[in-house]
Amino acid sequence: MSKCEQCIVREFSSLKALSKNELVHLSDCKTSHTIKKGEVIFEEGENVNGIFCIKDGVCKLTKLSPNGKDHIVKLVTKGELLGQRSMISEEPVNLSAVALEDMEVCFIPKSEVMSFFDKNNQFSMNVMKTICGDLKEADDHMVNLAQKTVKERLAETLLYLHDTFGKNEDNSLKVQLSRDELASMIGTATESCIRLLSDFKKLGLIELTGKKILLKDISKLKKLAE
Amino acid sequence: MSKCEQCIVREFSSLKALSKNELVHLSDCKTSHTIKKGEVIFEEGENVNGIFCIKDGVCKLTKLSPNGKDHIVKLVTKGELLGQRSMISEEPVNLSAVALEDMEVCFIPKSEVMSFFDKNNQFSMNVMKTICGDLKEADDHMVNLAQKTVKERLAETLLYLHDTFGKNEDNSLKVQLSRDELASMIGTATESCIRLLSDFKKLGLIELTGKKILLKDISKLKKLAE
DNA sequence: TAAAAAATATGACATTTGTCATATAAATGC
DNA sequence: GCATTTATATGACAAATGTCATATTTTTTA
Repeated sequence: MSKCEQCIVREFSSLKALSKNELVHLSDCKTSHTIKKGEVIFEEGENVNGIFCIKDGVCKLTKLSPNGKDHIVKLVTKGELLGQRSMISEEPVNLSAVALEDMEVCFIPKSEVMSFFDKNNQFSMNVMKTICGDLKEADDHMVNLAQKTVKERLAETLLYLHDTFGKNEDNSLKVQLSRDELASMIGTATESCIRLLSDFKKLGLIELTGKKILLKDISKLKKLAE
Repeated sequence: MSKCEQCIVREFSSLKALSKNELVHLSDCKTSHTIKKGEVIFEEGENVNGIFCIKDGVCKLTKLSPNGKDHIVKLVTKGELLGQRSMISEEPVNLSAVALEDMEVCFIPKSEVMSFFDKNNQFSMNVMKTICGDLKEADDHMVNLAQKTVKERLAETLLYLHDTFGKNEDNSLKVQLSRDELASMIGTATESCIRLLSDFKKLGLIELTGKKILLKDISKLKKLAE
């Protein structure tokens, strides 16, 4: 079993507040998991009795809308924690988590997290700040969905993917979303998303090679996103 | 100066966890304010060094979108606290708060809140749960904005206003929003909002008397909202 | 590797929504 | 109480977006 003391990703999450002792203890409680691309980590409505720490890979958090379509609420990656909100609320998770690529995650049982919570003030403060950050992000996102056009949202989302997850050696976006997923992130029909991508391509803003998307004119995309 | 020990609204917020002693102390630190309809409590980007406790009245939390329009992110009412997120994040507030009716609010300085935070575990847990609840609500809202039509959102919003804030003796919605505000809540143009209200009226779902809105057929509205 | 399935792409068209113009009603200031 | 401003309402039209059909490409599976 791998040791949390030696795990680098903990430095990027609330767990960075844990002491050496706490980390040693954590190593014994946590379980490690490999998750293949497309596999479900947890599903909306499930009781997840703890949190996941993402060691490697990216996943999408989705919510089923009443009309039956999935909406991607957020992407979560290496170093982040999953399931904090529902653990604190003592409710089932309100979102599903699905791997977008092969992942390595560790599961930390609730009892363990709660004991850190009680004893380590810095840890609980970190968790709170993360959730507050998520809330602010959600507010921003909400306003964008309400006030921006689909074209603006697509441009913005492409830039977000570029800035947050970086690019491959060939300069294409590192996180590969299907057109369908991209559409469910910006809140539009798949066909509209495909059409706008074609438009962007014709305008020389991006390049499309199969599933790969390459941003060619970032400053023009920024103008488009307003 | 009014006494927090005798204030009933504290029972409805995280402050319910405070002890008698803490409440006595709070009474000395807090300041009471009367805010007239339309007045600004705080503005996006401002540094608010503490939180507001709403003793009476309702306000809107808005965010300016890049295109210059205000979007109403949330309505907040009697018993709720304002400004918790930004206090914890140690950031300026990301939303503006404007009174929708005459209000009574108390301001509690940050130092005071933080000392409760450190010493009273139940209080900090309450705050966390509130923020987690807000986050879940924001996720739901996001999916609605992304996936539902304007008509569905209007129906849903009318029902929300009805269920959350109740109605007057004449059965009209208690919270009176202008068409403009209603539109900026559901994320559409004012004209579209007005037009749909007219449609709803013609369908016998609602009644319009000046600014007043009266829900006549709640079950049909529910079907419309999906 | 061939066949089947799924994803991407595009056209044609309907529907929804936004914009601008203008009319009417209500609220506000003097 | 009247004039002025602001809010509500509606028509006409344009633009954005969704839906359905279908072709093409890519991926998966047997």
